[in-house]
Amino acid sequence: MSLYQTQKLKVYNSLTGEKEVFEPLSEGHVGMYVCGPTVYSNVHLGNCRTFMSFDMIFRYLKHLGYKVRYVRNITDAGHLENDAEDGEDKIAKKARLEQLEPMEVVQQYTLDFHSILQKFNLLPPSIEPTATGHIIEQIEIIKNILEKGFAYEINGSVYFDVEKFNETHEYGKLSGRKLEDMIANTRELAAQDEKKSPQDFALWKKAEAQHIMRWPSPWGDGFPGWHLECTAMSTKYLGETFDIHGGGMDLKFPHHECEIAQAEACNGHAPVKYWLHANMLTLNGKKMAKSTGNNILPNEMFSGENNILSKPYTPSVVRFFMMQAHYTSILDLSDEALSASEKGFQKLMDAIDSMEKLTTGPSSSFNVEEWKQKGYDAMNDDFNTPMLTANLFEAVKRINLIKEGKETITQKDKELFIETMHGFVFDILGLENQNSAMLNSDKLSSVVGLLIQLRNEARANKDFSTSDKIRDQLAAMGIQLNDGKDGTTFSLN
RNA sequence: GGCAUUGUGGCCGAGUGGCUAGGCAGAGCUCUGCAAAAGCUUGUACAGCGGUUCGAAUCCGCUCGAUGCCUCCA
Repeated sequence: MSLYQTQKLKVYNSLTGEKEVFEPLSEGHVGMYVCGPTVYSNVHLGNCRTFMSFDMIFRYLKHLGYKVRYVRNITDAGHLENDAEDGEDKIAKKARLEQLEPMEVVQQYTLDFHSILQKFNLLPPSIEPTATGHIIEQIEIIKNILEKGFAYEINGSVYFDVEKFNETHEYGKLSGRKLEDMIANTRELAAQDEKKSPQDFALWKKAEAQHIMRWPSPWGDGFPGWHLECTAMSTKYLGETFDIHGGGMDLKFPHHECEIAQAEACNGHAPVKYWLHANMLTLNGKKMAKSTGNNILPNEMFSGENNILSKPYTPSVVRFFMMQAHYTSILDLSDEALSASEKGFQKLMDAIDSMEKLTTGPSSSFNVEEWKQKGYDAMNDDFNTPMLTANLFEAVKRINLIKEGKETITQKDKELFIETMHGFVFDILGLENQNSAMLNSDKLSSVVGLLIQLRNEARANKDFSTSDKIRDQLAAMGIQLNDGKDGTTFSLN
């Protein structure tokens, strides 16, 4: 029996604006598509938060026993600077500016993307398709939409006819917009455009002579529009209808709205059952923007080479910090908030490290099963990781009380306690214990053990200058001695 | 200007009609040779103004602020 049969998950569906019981289309299987990055620059911290949120969701679904097919694309073509006639492809622009082949740009930033996500301990998706690898599929979809009459060709480009679509479908239902309002708002702009209406969006763009990224199509040489790739790849790997579509809040409109329109125009029915949107990350209360300098790259955080934070933070601390907020809330990153998380994270890891050594007794003074279910309840409530975290600190308190002899635990409960704690912290939240490798090193622990022994001998002889020297110099090296009831242990800072 | 989200104690951040979220920081105590660590105790917070209600941080309205989208952005 799988966990998902007993743990009832609810998710907040952006499409309906409500928390709904999660029921996959096919029992035991979940198809999830998440919009990946456009690889034209280094991945920034805000991007990482989104992917980390969906990594946590992926991990939890797997933990529940679902067989998950997680598709996250790489946009390596088609993402235009704007939708106007002279709109330039982001990759192509970067390639032109840096005098590189477009695929060199793609390769460079794809590698950067993977390397950063790996540091944050994100699991790789099941499939990571690229837009350029699915040009044929995209062309097929355009043909299909043209046949159905929801698109028109002009000068070698093909545009989606939003007004036509809206006659029989509802354009704007995801973002809560009404087409009439949008038209009313843009009427005065009167763009000089080959599009029939400013709301229309490109399915295929004609490549001008100087354009370096180009593919042949029934409408001449060109390249696909941005929204199309996600429809093509999600349909190919997950089917015409799948369970979860995720992405950043900022993609809700127009990108996801257009995806819905394309898929409905093509297949006549909605593509996605649950739309999940991760919220933005701000920096010192303000939007992250390269233009204002209010921006930080992950590697700059890890190395400490930046003007924003007082010191370096490890990927796991940053991940813990992000997991302390709900994925649908705006999260503000600041030095003060991060260093608070760092201390909390350390406390959590120290407690976990000490669990194996807990002494057991004939009875448990608290209900481990109950505590465990509280953790699941939190996760089942739309992946409420902050509540799960609060519950983890409840465990930390119990662990420390057991160490002090003020609480007791049976051997059986201890095993359950450790297993559950590891499941929540490492499997679901995806945190990594940077101490454990060091702590588990026999050499280090025996060396420190020797020093602890020498210190205790000095203390017994009231030679406090020696004992304090050992303690303080170890502390200076980042090894902290903890005098407890049953002797001295150590932890790493 | 339009649409959406949002405004919680010193900081971060859950909750969402009545019952302590949690972390960090601060104060007191216990333990300790002194510390540290750990434990215990401690915070009368919910932007403002009205309304609904026996009761609202939680629902409704208005005002103010923030964020996202409306051209590209996770």
